[in-house]
Amino acid sequence: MPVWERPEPQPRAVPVPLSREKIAATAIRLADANGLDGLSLRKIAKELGVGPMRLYDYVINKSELLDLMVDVVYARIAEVGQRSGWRDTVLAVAHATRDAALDHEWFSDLLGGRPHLGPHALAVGEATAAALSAAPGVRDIDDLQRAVGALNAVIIGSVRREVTERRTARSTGTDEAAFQASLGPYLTRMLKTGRYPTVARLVIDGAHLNAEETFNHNLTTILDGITRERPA
Amino acid sequence: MPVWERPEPQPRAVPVPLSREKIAATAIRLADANGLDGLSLRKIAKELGVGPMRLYDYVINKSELLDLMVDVVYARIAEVGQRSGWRDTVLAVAHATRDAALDHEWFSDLLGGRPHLGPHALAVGEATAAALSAAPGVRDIDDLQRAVGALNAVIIGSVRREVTERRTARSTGTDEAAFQASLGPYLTRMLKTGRYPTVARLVIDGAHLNAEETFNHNLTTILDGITRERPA
DNA sequence: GTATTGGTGGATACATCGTACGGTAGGAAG
DNA sequence: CTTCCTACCGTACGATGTATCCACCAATAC
Repeated sequence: MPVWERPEPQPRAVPVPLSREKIAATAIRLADANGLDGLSLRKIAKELGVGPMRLYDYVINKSELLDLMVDVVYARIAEVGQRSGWRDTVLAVAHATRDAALDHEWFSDLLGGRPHLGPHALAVGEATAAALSAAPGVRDIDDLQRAVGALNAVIIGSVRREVTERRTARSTGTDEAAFQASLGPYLTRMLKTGRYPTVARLVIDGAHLNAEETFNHNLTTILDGITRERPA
Repeated sequence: MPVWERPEPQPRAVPVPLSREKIAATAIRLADANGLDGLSLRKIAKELGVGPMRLYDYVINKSELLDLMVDVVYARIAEVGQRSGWRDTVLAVAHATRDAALDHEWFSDLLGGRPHLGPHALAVGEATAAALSAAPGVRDIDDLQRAVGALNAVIIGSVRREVTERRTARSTGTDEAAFQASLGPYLTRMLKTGRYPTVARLVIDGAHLNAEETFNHNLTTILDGITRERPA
């Protein structure tokens, strides 16, 4: 039953040599261009020069197609392989995840929203878990489980946050003037009520921190937390 | 233009005394029952005994309605108010967010997926930012911005993760037998390939950690990281 | 060689969604 | 009383995911 190992059906004659890989690839391309909302089975089929129902010979559901797409991205993430130290490996996987999410923003919409159990997702999970199990402060399985959970939470949260910020920045226009024109009036008025002084300081005086540095900061913060010994 | 302060339109005669609050309330009730996918403007309208188009007198978009719903939830989160110490305040807000997401699972689908700029969302942001600005190790605005970002990332990631786990647990059935029947075969076979030894140990030997404790663990981990001094 | 049958691929059809649009009724003004 | 304008409301449209049905083709039986 599970998604990633259903047998590849063989087209009788070869009118269009379709495959799950090909379908997933064009779906990813369309999702990159138009977002998840702009993705539809009919558009994918049209892009492939096929009727919409042909896709159901290769894919049970739209959600199964999404699982397929997600695992293709994980395949790219898994390519980073193993580094010398546990920390370098964890950092490499985390950055690969972030890079993938920035290249495929729809990926961040799916991050944490469904269990990632595809073979490549499992490979990524294996790589990070194996690396973390070698970290100091991770003594038994419970420690490892907590460490994996904490790390994944930070990755998911940070990436989602960054992608959302990028989207609003793009929609409002990246320059300051356009921002002030769209969200500015409401937000400015809201902040001038004096009810949100700290938020106001953050918005007005806060420098625009570099996104990658912020991601690194979050990563090192939990990794340091994981590393530090805790009382049993 | 922004969502949360459009004037409340006044129905000419009072055929059905509709209001944005009432619409948001029934939308939340339906989303709690059927999830975000099961939520449609037509169902909301039918629930209110009104034609679908009436809702557009009070709401521009479906996405604006979602913003409204989100801010209603934030109103409940904001109720926790201020505690004695900065850490207690942060923990209270975080737990209130988690509780709200567990009560309204659709909320976690929207967490981090769009900017939360409603008045109550801003109030929550103000509360946490003000508390964090009093934390040791947070010296200037950049520190505060980093701290807020890291904390929010952990909250978003942890909550999303927990809700997703709860959903799959519910869909596969909560007991071990049903789990083995649905995901078990595939996952067991996958893990027996030997390609994912660490993940296998986690799944097989790993105890089911208490969800709230895990959340607390993640929180204390970043809070400790934020608190600890870093080299300038 | 012909008829039949089984299976497969594609097109049509359906329920549902968000939302645009045009008619209509009812109150205000002359 | 008539006329106009505004504000409400139902209908309609395009798009979606997916079930169903139909026609065609290949292989087999006679």
